[in-house]
Amino acid sequence: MRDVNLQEAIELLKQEGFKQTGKRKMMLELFDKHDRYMTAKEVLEEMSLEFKGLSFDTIYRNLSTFVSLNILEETELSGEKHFRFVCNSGHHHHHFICLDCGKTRQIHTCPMSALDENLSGYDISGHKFEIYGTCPACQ
Amino acid sequence: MRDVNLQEAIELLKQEGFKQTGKRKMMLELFDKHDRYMTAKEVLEEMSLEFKGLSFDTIYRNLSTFVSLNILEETELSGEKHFRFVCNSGHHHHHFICLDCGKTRQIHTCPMSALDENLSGYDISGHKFEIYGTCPACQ
DNA sequence: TTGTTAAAACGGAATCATTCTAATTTGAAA
DNA sequence: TTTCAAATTAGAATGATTCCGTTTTAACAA
Repeated sequence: MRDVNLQEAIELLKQEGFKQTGKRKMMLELFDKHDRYMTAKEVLEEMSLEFKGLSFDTIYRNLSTFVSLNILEETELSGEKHFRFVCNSGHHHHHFICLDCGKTRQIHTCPMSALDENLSGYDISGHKFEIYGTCPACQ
Repeated sequence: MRDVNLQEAIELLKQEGFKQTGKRKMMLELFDKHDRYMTAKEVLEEMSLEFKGLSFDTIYRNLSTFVSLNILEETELSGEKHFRFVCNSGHHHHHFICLDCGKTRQIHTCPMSALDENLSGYDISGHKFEIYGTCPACQ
């Protein structure tokens, strides 16, 4: 399941005319392996083991490329951007996010579908529903 | 309605042993007057008209004091903290937030109450539900 | 009213995440 | 291989936020 994502992501890069570099490959493998929200710093630290002298700029540039290609999704937790592989479950959903380890659990209830409010006149561009706490493994 | 909040806030400060300063008073009046989410920078700019040489430290310290006293509530929009008077409607609710002007509209539907998921084993510490877009006045 | 004291405010430096810049390296197509 | 745009680099710049040592001031008591 997750392998599909990794392979698809690498394919997508090629399709869209982006170069395949060892760094990009390792970044994607990292996200695939960990399957949780990670910060740029965490990514840099783990990648630095293999690539000495890796620049923050490279990390951020690639993260943002991946987000624009819909390979990664992004959320902001306590002032820091966090990234994870987009879930490939095929339908819109939300997340419980463990504030300790960054792992998530899908929430299939979307509040927008059952919204009992009259918002005519309001131009809605997005919404965010996240549940925070500690996952069973971290307790 | 809003006056109640302002008065209550000033009372609360006194009750909790905080000093009443002209700056704190003006900050609270600002939030009361604008009734929308504002950044520290916006607050500083408007306060600087009256208090020359006002320090960012003062703004942030007071904002954080107000949040801890539950006078202000805080959310993060595009990497910046935003603050507004807590709504005194007396019940838990969420917000539509206008990304242009920061004004909000209450959303009374809370996704947590109708959550159709089994999260036993998960320790839930909070949740966030916000709808973003443009309010009628800003279109 | 005045003196005392701890809280508040000040200015400026420090920090932290993130982005930019200009120069260098490299993947991939011809 | 050669070529060239894309990717990467180091380090500077930015922007928000916090920290620090010093000075000012609100509140309370004498």
